[in-house]
Amino acid sequence: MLKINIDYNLEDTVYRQIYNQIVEQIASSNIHPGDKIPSSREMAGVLNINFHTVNKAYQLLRENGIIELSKNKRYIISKKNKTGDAVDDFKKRETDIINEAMVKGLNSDDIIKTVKNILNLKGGG
Amino acid sequence: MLKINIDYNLEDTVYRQIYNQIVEQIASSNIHPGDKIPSSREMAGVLNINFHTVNKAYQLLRENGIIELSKNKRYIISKKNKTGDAVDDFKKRETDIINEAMVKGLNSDDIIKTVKNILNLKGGG
DNA sequence: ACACCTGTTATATATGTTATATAACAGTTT
DNA sequence: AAACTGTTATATAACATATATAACAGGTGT
Repeated sequence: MLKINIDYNLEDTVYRQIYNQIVEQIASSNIHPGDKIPSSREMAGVLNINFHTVNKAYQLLRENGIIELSKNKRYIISKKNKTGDAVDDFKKRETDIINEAMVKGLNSDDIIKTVKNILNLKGGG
Repeated sequence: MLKINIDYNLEDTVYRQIYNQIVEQIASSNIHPGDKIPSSREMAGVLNINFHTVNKAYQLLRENGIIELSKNKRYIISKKNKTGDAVDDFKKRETDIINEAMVKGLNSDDIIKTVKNILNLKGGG
């Protein structure tokens, strides 16, 4: 079941943590396209936060095509479909963090290895 | 010379754009370790923004060890030295954006290719 | 010595974001 | 009908962003 951990010590906002962790669980095949996610009120109750905060995470997931409304007013995980926007967005964000990593002393090998390591943990998990 | 473009249409804050673009120019060997960067007031004047906004970008660069104060009170680009924090930080941010890319339909090949592409543009530039 | 530059600190203000707290509404499920 | 869903609307408090001044210590160049 979809388990979210909120850490108020992190710099990330609460709705961003919810967003990233739902994405993570889809990426890890913990939840799958078509699956329902908890209602914003239910999730908020479990996490002991306001349902608007959960709502904001859900709205952002919806804007990015990661979840969608089913006919019975429940959010479900969308099917994957690689859009140009998704590719462009990835490239842009990737460029920024690779730049920073290299400026901090990591080399191409470090970066490739780290990326492959992250991918292997998913593929081989 | 260090050229920064501020785009108020982007979601990124102004000081984050300054931060990322300075990092980008170091990564691209447009500026090098030891080089001075413009004073916050000078940069602010050119960009027509408040010098505190530039200052915030500089403070963040300094906290991350990317620039440092020279003896004559000028910020200069730091030498690269790969710290454990830098590696951990890269891995954490990388994981989040790879997760999202895969959920949006990119596969391992797409990701590796994009990363190699970004690295080649720098190495082969 | 002087004016001028540097980064830093302090205050104040305006605007936007984040998170909470209620309330209400239309539609679905049971 | 009762209980649930997402959505919209208001209000509030705390924080982040960006601007506007002002002042200070220290380095630079004349």
